[in-house]
Amino acid sequence: MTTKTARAPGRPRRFDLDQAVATAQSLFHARGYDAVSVGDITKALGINPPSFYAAFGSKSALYARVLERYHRDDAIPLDRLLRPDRPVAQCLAEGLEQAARFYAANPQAGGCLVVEGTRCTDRDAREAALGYNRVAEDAIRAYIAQRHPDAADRLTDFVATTMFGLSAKARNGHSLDQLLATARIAGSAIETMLDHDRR
Amino acid sequence: MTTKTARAPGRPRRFDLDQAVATAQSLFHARGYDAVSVGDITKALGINPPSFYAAFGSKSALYARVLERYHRDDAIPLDRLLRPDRPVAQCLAEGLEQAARFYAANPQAGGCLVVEGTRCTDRDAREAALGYNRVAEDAIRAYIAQRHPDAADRLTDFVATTMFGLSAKARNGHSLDQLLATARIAGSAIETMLDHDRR
DNA sequence: CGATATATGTAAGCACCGCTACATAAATAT
DNA sequence: ATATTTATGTAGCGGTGCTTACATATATCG
Repeated sequence: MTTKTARAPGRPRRFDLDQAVATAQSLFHARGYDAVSVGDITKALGINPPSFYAAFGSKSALYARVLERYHRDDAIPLDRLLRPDRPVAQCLAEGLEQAARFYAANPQAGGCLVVEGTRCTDRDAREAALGYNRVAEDAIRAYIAQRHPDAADRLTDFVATTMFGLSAKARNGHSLDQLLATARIAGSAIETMLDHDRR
Repeated sequence: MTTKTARAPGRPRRFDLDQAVATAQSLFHARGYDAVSVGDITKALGINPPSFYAAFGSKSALYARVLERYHRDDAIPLDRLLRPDRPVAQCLAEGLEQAARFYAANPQAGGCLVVEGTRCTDRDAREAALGYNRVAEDAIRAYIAQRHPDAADRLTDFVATTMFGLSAKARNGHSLDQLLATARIAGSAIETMLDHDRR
């Protein structure tokens, strides 16, 4: 009757996969991809290298799973922030403030996992992070373009650049108050810019 | 008559010190501190490791000399940009535009050497870069405080955060036009902010 | 039971990292 | 010439990086 076997054959894994990804996520978020070695991860999980490679394949493959999990569970919910029923400038400004809160939320984490990932040394990991970053920026651009098509490109660049700056400064020790103040100044620039053709 | 000997005793060095620092600077600027190995540098200079260590002591010590050279010859001349005879907002905005031009000037270099250096893995190198960054931010803060003391802190944070974002985006492929447009939006925010108490 | 499948632990491979010991070459000083 | 000083070239050290070969343990399937 049970088409899906209760348990697959073979020796059972001694650690939880999802929890391992979560642990790796916190490590990568705190120190960055380059600074976390496979040895750091296996030590944190209490496993040996073969178990790691049997489960994930490679360091960058695990990182891809971490990015996926981060995007799914922990990233800023752009789709909820960028609301069609509110002024574009207001939503973008609020998005920047949310980013500030977010980057400062976990003191031992450094900025945005995706943003920071785009600057690592490993090519595969970097391009994986760049992919998620591109998706986010495309969403912002499409949102702006619906009502301010002429401003979409340069406003998206401004927002993205500000987020990169916020993430970097969060990592370099800026406090929540400092990040929030910066986000608000940037937000005021957006409002000013879109004030000319308010809609 | 010649108190200074024409040449010091000992076997002459087969490479030029300053030129070696310049070569290392371009490597570090293009790839970042972590991604450039001592082997990369010795290969680029056509020398062997012992010559490198006899001349510079260590990788991070060479990096300190590179930062010094960058600060002296190639960095943005803050002291000339932040003029007492012009509006503060205008000078800061122009400074951001100069940063944009600067970061996109060398296509194969990535952003600001100092800014990017503050994010590297090596502790000595990172703190050396942080030192130069702090000097620059202190100069900006002091300049603003002369005429807008209440805005100095948060405006400095905003400018610095924007510069970090510009540097990161330059490294991730933004064009000069994109960086300039972003810098101008940020500049407009500064003007708006200081417009309330123009002096 | 035996066959099969999966995960594990031990141990190591291989490349590269920053760095250095050591003998030698090439200049000046006396 | 000899002593002294400095730089060089060869070769390698100890460490760490990511990754894997191999035998073994532990589960389900027939």
